[in-house]
Amino acid sequence: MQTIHHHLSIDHMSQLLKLISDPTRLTMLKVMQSFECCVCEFVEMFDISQPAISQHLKKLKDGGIVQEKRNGHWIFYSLNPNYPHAEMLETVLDAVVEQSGRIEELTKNGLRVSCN
Amino acid sequence: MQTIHHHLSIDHMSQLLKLISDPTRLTMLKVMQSFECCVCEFVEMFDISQPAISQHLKKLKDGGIVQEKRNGHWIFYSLNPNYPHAEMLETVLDAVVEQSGRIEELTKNGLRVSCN
DNA sequence: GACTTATATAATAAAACGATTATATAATCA
DNA sequence: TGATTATATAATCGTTTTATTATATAAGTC
Repeated sequence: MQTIHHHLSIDHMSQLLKLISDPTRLTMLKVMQSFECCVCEFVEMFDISQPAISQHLKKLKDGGIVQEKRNGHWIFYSLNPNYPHAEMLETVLDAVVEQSGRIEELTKNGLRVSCN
Repeated sequence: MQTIHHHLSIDHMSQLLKLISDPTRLTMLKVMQSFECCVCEFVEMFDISQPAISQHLKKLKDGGIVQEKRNGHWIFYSLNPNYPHAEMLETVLDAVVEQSGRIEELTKNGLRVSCN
């Protein structure tokens, strides 16, 4: 299967880079490279309020980078496999240090949400 | 020759992405992918003041992405070939639409500075 | 050595961004 | 159906970013 690369305008690329450059969002994305997460897990993971988490996730969703899926009370977020620039995103995320320790921490403290 | 990849912290990557995400700086970098440019050329190229241009170039230089070289009156900027994350930068720049039209425009208007 | 040209720096103002608090919505449970 | 839990939205505030204007520096020219 051949990957089709299409060029981005300066403004489009600029927007995309801004979107992933925030340290909280970048961490979220790196975590989601390995794990699907629900909002409350992100809330535990960072030292910011729940609305702040929601707003970051909204930006990522509006940018098409992540997708959401509801399961009962919980809404799970994961990388959108159909994101048009997934390859570039991957290059960036691959260059970032692993963040799976954050998930291990949650598991250790019994805060991981795994509904079936 | 083998490329050595080292992982960046979230904060380091975040800083780097912020640095290249500004549309003016991103355009400068794309142009410098093909051309060495002096400050006054950038001044002609954008609709912002000369000090604004200088400040953008300073940020790029402080971030280690570009290098400067004086030639008489002029100071020429180019991509720093020793930039540690040149490969990632290249991936990003390669995904951006060509900006060489901006240089052609300068040439057409006799504004290109080429001191031997 | 004074003048001009190219560039940098400093101070400041406007805009963009990310946080907070308060509140709304949506799903489940008793 | 009323209470609880998870998440989203709205309003607002402080910080950061990027622009502007004014001024300084540094190199070449007459």
